[in-house]
Amino acid sequence: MAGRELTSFEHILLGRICVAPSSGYGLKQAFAATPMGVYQPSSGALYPALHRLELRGLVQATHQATARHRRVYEPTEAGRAAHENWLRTPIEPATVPRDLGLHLVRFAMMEHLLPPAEVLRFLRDLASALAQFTAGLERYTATADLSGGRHPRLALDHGLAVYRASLGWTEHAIAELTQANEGKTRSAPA
Amino acid sequence: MAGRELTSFEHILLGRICVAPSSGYGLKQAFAATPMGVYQPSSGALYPALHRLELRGLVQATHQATARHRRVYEPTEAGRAAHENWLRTPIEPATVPRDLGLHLVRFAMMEHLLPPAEVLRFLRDLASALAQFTAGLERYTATADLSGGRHPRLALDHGLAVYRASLGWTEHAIAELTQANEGKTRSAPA
DNA sequence: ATCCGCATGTAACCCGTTACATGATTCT
DNA sequence: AGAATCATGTAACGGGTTACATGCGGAT
Repeated sequence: MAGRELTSFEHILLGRICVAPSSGYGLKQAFAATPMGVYQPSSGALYPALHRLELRGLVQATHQATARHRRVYEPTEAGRAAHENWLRTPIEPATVPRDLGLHLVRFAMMEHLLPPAEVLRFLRDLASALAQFTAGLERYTATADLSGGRHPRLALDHGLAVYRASLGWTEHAIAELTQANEGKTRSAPA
Repeated sequence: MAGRELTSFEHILLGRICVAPSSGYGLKQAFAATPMGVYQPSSGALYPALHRLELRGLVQATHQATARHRRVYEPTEAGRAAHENWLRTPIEPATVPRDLGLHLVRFAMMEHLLPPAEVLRFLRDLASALAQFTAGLERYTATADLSGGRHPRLALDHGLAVYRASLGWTEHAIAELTQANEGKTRSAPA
């Protein structure tokens, strides 16, 4: 059953379906409604991806009697397991800049599926990876650059500014979730 | 001669070749040396892309007698024109988040090829687009969200933090380049 | 009756990744 | 001589984009 790895896109679709059973069209709407349609999947990407998920037995369609032309997908047990597994995938420091958006999506989907401790570990790993990366950029500016005009150095500054902001957010998120978690355990202890 | 639009990757390769004639291998090295190899193109992407550029008459190979197995590409007139044209491509506010990295690459390549006034206009357009986008995010947080747990709102906060940092950088870059430009015109007037 | 939005699907095309193949040059 | 690096290339595969096709359902 398990062929190659799932695409990021497939993982995201599976995640959405785990949050709430959806039709292909519903998923498309969800993407469009998301903070400004940064990515609007085409039908040619969406429907084949759903079929692939179905073929692997990760989701199943429940054609309901009403609404004839409508395939609503819900996750199977294997699907939920695969999704949680994906949420737990460790962060690769080397590819953090490339995968940052993906990690944020994962973070958004972790709520209610992963225990607070794991979410915090994820955020700490993310912070560590971002810190490593910014340190690398700083080292690079210190050593190689200098000559070669203003623009390259400015572009580098942009990277630094952005990843520092990301790192700052991570620390803020850790603080907020830690506090929320403490409040919860104190007010509703076992 | 002009088929479909060039790929971003092709545009970047063409740009590098316009900066300095390079072989495929040299371009690969350049990507690897760039602030941590965020993107390392594979041979299967690189060489075909160079051939496509050659087919369009945007670059030409100069096999030099020394170094037998080495194709060094240099831009043609049409190639330089296409590259400058790409640098001048207006920024689409709607796709700024997706294309931000690309815009930064363009900015880095503009030096010495576009007059300071145009570079400043580009940065102002970028600032405007980023401001629009952040405003959209703020509007979104104000209206729709609220319920639905902490994580989605935190993820939104991340976007805001990052794009605000980007916007801040843009303003800083405008200031620095404006000042540099004034200094230059004052010390070396026509 | 017709148009528009819902809803799913398919086919051509293109490009990038992975993996492999090949030969020349330099180092030990 | 053998190994590592330089340097270019190709084939299979997979997936996304564009564009098109189709049919149902409600609105005017």
